[in-house]
Amino acid sequence: MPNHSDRFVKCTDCKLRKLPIFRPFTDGELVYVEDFKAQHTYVPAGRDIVLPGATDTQLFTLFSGWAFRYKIMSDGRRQILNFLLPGDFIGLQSSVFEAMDHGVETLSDVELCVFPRAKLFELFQNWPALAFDVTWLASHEESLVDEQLTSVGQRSALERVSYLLIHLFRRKELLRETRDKSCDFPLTQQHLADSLGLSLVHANRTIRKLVTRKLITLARRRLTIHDPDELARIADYRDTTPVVRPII
Amino acid sequence: MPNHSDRFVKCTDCKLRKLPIFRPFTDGELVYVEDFKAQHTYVPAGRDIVLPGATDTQLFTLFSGWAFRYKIMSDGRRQILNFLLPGDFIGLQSSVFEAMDHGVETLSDVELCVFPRAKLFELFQNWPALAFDVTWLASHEESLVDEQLTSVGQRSALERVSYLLIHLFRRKELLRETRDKSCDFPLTQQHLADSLGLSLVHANRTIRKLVTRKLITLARRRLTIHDPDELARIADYRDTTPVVRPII
DNA sequence: CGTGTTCTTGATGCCTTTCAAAAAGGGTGG
DNA sequence: CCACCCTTTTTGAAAGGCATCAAGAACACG
Repeated sequence: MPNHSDRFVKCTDCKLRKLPIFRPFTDGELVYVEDFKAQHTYVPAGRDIVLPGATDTQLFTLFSGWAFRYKIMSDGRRQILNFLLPGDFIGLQSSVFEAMDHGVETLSDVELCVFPRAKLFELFQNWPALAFDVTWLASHEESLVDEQLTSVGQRSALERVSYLLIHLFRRKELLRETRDKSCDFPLTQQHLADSLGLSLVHANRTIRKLVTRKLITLARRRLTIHDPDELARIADYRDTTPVVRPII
Repeated sequence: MPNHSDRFVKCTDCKLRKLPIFRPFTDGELVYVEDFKAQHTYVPAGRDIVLPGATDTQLFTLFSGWAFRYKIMSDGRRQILNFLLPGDFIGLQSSVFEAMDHGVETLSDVELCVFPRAKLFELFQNWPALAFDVTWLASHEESLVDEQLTSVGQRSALERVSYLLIHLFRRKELLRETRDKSCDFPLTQQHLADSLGLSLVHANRTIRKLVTRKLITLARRRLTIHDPDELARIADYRDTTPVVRPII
């Protein structure tokens, strides 16, 4: 749960927004979003930000760190729906359903911008451009799930793992959170397995295969991609021209 | 492609909106949406409404019939992302990406309400409640894909087929498009297979198993569910209280 | 009634899961 | 700094679910 003792980061000072992937906001928009933002909190790794079935949850923008959305079946099987990185918006579905039908858990220590859900409609009334951004984010997140569904439905284990790794790495690149060919990578193999619809054992064997082929290194919470082209080829991953995106 | 010769259906006369699952619109909203609506067109079964990679596509509300969203991999593998039924909104992702990263194809003859994409932002400016509805629809569609991803990632073939059939049937019920325990069902087994991430042969064997157990009948474009409870039990399908939803 | 599509079924093989257990890594307290 | 414990990774062996190949049957349509 949010820790209220952290210091507030003003949107006007936000370093994330300075990245070229995020669309520049007007001064008016910045001031409004800053007012919309109720808190800036810290949550340690391995905590639920949103519990499945929770009602009346708040809205968040992930400011730093990793998290993931997931669903749990009644017998305990878990499907990780997608991974969240800085700039991603969290909790929209709580505005659609009374109870969240999925959970959100942190993978690393994270910082969150917290917004009161009750004021979301006010944003729609006063700032149509921001409202459009919210829709954009919802639609974009859906397209990520579309991709993941295609992966799990159509790709082999080797293709799936390759796809996920290159995909996450490219996202980290856009955030300038890679060094050389490597980046921080807090997922365990269980997370990979639950995301890819594979057993833990087979996920491990598949990763091992990529390591043996010298395409990647994966150890001590760090992913290195030695041959991104070959990985992309295996995965049928198409590099798309990065789209300038909004951030709330 | 749209056939312009059909007669326009006014939103104020729309019979879909009379269903209790759709939220009632104010007179002002109705008039505005009717103005937003450029055409009412008919498209026969088996046609692409939106081609993958298309730019500058229009927006649609499916007024009658069945359609589906899909992705194609470079070697031809197809993943069906979700099925579209009356009231579903089509084409939002074209507002997010310059080129559509998925296609939309009709399964039956359909009627479409056509909206010019260029006027979407105007809607956001003038009608925040409708803008919120658009976001709602995007978010809701994502939750459907979430469910499908969970199915493909975690459920066995028997569970997946059961889940999809009961899910589609429940949606048809809300639209009052079922009679007794059966409804129109234009999907071929290839569609089911491509949606579920199964081979055609295995999809067939699995369906056969459900038929043999007398849980369903599936023939001549018609699905009958004889034992919805048992089907839901197999699928770990939880009946949710239907949410009142918007329709643009 | 002919032809193309869709559905069925059999046979075979392998990709992936499951079961089991050891090895390696990380964190904590003495 | 090391012993200890829990988590995570790795590997082996065996079983099984699902894919692939192939071909006949049923169905839909003009």
